[in-house]
Amino acid sequence: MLIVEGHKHMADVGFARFSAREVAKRIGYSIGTLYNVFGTYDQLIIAINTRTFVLWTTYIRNALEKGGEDRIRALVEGYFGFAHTNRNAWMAIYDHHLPPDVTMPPEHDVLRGQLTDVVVEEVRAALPAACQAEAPRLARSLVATVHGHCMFDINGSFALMGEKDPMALALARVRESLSAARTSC
Amino acid sequence: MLIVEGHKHMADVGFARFSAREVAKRIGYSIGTLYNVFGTYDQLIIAINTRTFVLWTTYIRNALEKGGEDRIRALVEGYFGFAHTNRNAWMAIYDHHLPPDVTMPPEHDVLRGQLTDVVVEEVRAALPAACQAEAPRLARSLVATVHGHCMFDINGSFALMGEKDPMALALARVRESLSAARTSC
DNA sequence: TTTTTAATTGATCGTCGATCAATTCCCCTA
DNA sequence: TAGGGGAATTGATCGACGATCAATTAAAAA
Repeated sequence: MLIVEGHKHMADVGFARFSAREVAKRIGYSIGTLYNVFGTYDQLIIAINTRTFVLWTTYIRNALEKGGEDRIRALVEGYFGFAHTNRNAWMAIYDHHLPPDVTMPPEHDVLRGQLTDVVVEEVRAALPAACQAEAPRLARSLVATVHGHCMFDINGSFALMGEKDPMALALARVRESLSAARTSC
Repeated sequence: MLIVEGHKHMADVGFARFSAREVAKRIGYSIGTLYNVFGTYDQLIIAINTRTFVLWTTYIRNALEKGGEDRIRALVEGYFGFAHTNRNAWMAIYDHHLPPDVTMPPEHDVLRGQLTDVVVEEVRAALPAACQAEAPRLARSLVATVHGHCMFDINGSFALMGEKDPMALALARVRESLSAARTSC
């Protein structure tokens, strides 16, 4: 499969050194065939990154299943764990930017959105019935919070600042916000 | 100045379309001279991104100065404000990754670290005397929190999820964490 | 002026994304 | 079985990129 091999190549060399030609060579096709299938370089990257999202969602669902009763911790550990285990592929999600005139195919948005859906559900479960309505917005905010910590962890910013346990920081922030949400509604 | 013109080119076209050749052409030098000065493409990007950090720090210091008494709000607004006003240059900071065998020159680290120093100082001022020691670590965490929100704002993730005021979310998270820190020490 | 050093140039290389006329493959019909 | 036609595949070709370096020009020292 083109996407599977493309994903492997991304995992091997990272976004900056990724090339469509090399993917074609690895799978034994010509560069022309690859462009007939995907149309543009951007569409190939989109397909690879959507695959990363799907694998990530599976990874996190698995972490939730086997993570014991502290599901918020499992969620954060799943976020960080996947990023660490799949540095290059994970980074490529955020390294790639669509040109302003190109839009993401809706089916990719749907697949990628499932990761957020998982988080919304867990945040909902962590909140009392009275503030369920706030769950989606709070969940988005907590994903952003964890993402910021994970990004600084992966790109070395935290190491540069002498921070040794970025995930603990992220988890602490998430717990604070959840507990603040519980008392304020 | 090579760096100033390079910075403008980055602001104009963004990281993906940036080219050293175009910078040389814009400044009226040959591509060879540019490579004699910077050695590699990576070093040129580093210089441009460090300039972005310096401009960013100045921008935030200015926001603090003219932001009234709510200095935490001024800090967050400064973070988001610069990113919005300088999308391409700001994004380039996080789009660029050094190859594993290349290290950042220390003088660049120092200049870039000043942004964090400003935040640490403000967090310290927002905490009671008893927990000043926690200020640096909490400040790093809050920068990561705001960064996550700002990144999702800039790259469209928040818009895709229907979020209309990412900065308000970030500010709410920061206030929660500061108030939690105040009561726990 | 002459000599030495420094700065600047741009042709050249290999690789990239992208294109498309030419070719190959495969299935259907007579 | 022969052959016709649509679909899939190819790779040479293009312009642009990062990078190199022998040749050239400019500046400083003698």
